[in-house]
Amino acid sequence: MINLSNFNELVIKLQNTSSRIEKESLLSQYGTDSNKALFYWIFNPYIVTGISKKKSEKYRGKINVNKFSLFDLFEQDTTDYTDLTNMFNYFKDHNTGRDEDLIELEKFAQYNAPYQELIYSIITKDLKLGIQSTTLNKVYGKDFIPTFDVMLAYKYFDDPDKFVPDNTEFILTTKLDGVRCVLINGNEPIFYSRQGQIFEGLVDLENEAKKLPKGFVYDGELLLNDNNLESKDLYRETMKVVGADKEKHNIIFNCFDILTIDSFKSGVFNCSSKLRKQKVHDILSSDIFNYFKEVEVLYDGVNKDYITYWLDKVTNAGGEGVMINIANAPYECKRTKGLLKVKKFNAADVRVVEVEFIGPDGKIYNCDVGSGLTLEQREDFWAHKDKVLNKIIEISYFEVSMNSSNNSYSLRFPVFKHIRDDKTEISMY
DNA sequence: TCCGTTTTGTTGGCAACTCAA
DNA sequence: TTGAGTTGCCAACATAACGGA
Repeated sequence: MINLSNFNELVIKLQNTSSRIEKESLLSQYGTDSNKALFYWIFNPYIVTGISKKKSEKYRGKINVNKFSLFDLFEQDTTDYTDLTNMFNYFKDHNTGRDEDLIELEKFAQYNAPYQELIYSIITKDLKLGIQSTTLNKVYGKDFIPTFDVMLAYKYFDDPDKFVPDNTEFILTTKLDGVRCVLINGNEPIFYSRQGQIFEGLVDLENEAKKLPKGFVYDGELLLNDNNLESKDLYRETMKVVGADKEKHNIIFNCFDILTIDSFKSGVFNCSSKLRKQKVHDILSSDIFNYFKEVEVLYDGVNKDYITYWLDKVTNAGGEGVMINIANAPYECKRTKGLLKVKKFNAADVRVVEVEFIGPDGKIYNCDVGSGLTLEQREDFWAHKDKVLNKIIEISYFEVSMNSSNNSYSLRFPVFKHIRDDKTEISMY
């Protein structure tokens, strides 16, 4: 039986300290089966409820659950709403956010007074404790909350000399703007997203994976096989096909890394990226593959001039940028200095109305900008809106995007840089 | 004190889903 | 039947702060 009172006590203590060490100590101290069951439910990314902030407010406190229990008699509803195990079981099978599910949630909340607030944050999974699965797994064991970790890159331009010191051998490849995909080729090939969601229906790739050596994890990028589309359209079309719940055809798996299944599960593969790239080449240079392609090496050496050279060349050809693999670095299932991304960002001077900018068709569009602000700026701008309203600000953005449902333009990854007191007109670079 | 790690915040686009017109 | 609204997941851009080195 779940003990909400004890869990609530722990929640309050966790929220009242910012010390990581103290949080870990509290987790050990309160590590009952009941508390662990609640943590498992809240932090397991594979458990979804279909209920988030907006929907959770729809019936909250607006119905009398006692009235419902009368109706429920006709259906012989003997659910014990004070037992949260029943709530977990209910939402396992009813996770699409229908009105009747919201009413069911309200029953669990009301029957568990005074912990309505807690019940709602458990279901919407937005309990802010200053801990996440990393901390929980540190305390309760590394497999407590299932996670799926792939190698991620740092940004080269954040500190070029630190990331790539002189005389360091590195390998350059193009950075593809598609959908990250990890193939675990055990007895059956299974394709995973970056978050560990399974991609179903990649039929061509599933068939061809049978020709690949088993026992390996193949890391790559899915991209639609279409030479006519420019980069950002190719990205959008790929997202459409990969995201749809049906058979997917004409998708290429662009492979850039390989490691053993065991090492992927343990989190590190102690084999240099140079050898791994060689292994990918050995397997995929054969012409028996139509849907698996090797991401080709552009440069391998120590001359850093080639980084900007290839960045310009790839970008001018419509590509997203380049990736740097430090040649002797292992594969690590986390963000690592052994892998760096190099890409260009654009700049625009925009007016704060909201934020308006000039689209490719010469018309003016709006987009929101919420990243790049410090806490101080957030408070300052909120308190003194005249400091930003109708002013021109410089933002950086990756590319102009287009929403196919209403043919309007927006900006991908808009980030606030600073206010431009010297300008009164908007412009794009 | 520096910096690596962890946590929490923000953006746009699309598909799937629910509900009301 | 259609369109509006919500959620989850894809792509990522960030800041704040703890605590070990």
